[in-house]
Amino acid sequence: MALDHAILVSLLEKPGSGYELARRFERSIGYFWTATHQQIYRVLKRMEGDGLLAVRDVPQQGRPDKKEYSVAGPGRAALSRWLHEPIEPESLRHDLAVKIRGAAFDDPAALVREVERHRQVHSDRLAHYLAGEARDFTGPGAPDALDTGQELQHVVLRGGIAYERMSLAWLDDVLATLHRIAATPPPAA
Amino acid sequence: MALDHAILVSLLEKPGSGYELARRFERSIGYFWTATHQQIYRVLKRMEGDGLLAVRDVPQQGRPDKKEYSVAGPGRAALSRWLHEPIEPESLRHDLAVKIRGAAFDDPAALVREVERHRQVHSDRLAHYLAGEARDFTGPGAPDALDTGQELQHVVLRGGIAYERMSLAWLDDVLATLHRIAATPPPAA
DNA sequence: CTTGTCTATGCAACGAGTTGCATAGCAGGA
DNA sequence: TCCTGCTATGCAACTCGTTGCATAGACAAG
Repeated sequence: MALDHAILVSLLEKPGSGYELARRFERSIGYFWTATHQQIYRVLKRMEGDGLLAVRDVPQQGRPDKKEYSVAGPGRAALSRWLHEPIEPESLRHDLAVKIRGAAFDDPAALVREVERHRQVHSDRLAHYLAGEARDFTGPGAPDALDTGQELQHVVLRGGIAYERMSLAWLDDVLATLHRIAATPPPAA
Repeated sequence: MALDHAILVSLLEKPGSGYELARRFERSIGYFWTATHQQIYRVLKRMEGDGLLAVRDVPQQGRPDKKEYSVAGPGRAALSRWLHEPIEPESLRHDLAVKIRGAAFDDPAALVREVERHRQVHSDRLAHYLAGEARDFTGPGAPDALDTGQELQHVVLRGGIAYERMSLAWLDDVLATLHRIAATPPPAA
């Protein structure tokens, strides 16, 4: 149920509607947690029913009204409780690694394009992260002194940057390996 | 449904029972895909029903009989089909990152122990990977020339090693950031 | 004036993954 | 002897997450 907690954190950083949350999950939060709008609406409704969130109807001009959610006292308490209990280190689900090992039973060369495509995605993400870092933390317009929240957001962002850099280097390694395999004539067994 | 494909790859590398697969998912395969034995048994049954797998009853002495699964022709074809379709780059689910951002609304210092615990887990995993690499690929007893399957297994393992190294470096960064925050007196606002 | 896009919310059905429990033979130690 | 632990398989219930679909107002382009 970590989606609950991700929503609590996001709403503490800034209250917002389900729609707005869904967009945040495509952006900053989405870099370490994903969720679709259906999931978000369902969870918001449940958490509101449980008294963890407060709602406020916000009429808007030029667009549909929205429900702005914010964290209520019990929500903050629930988050605090979660922060103090240990969690399991993440377990990966890496489809591409399965494919690479599977390629031994098919044509490894056919994987090159796929790996290159993934490389491009990681390269784009890295550029996006670096732009965000320059804008909010290290660039000319960024604040001189960061508060605790900003420090923590920055270190999480640095994690994303490190992850993308590591991914790029590894995918290059994978490509080199695939090329080496293609260049090596199969042993005349 | 990538669990299906992970199972196909694992059974192509070596046929085995559900129990054995479950143990592999705690070991090598488990480094990039996790599954419990219930999930595995259920999927094995379904795939056998679909004709993707063949079963063979193997009586054993001193322990219960087992069902040894192996990949049938249609299973191999299904894997090949999957290998040729593009997949989405993974989306992360990183609980710890949520916690770190959430700590801004609680006590950041309380997170130090948790982060240290995670650091230990990654450190252990790294040692385990490096031991496996030395045993199978780079150590004295390892084969001089690797075949395609071994090359691909090695590059996936190198990915795991790179991931753990990156994680350790980032967790050190997180710890340094937490200490810096604790040392900085809050601004007298 | 119709079509498409953006904001904004939601239902229903399905599939994937987790948790708890059950069974059963064999081995080894208290 | 009883209890624990390992191999080996499985059911049932539940939660989490995904996919497809629906609604509805405002605005811009054709």
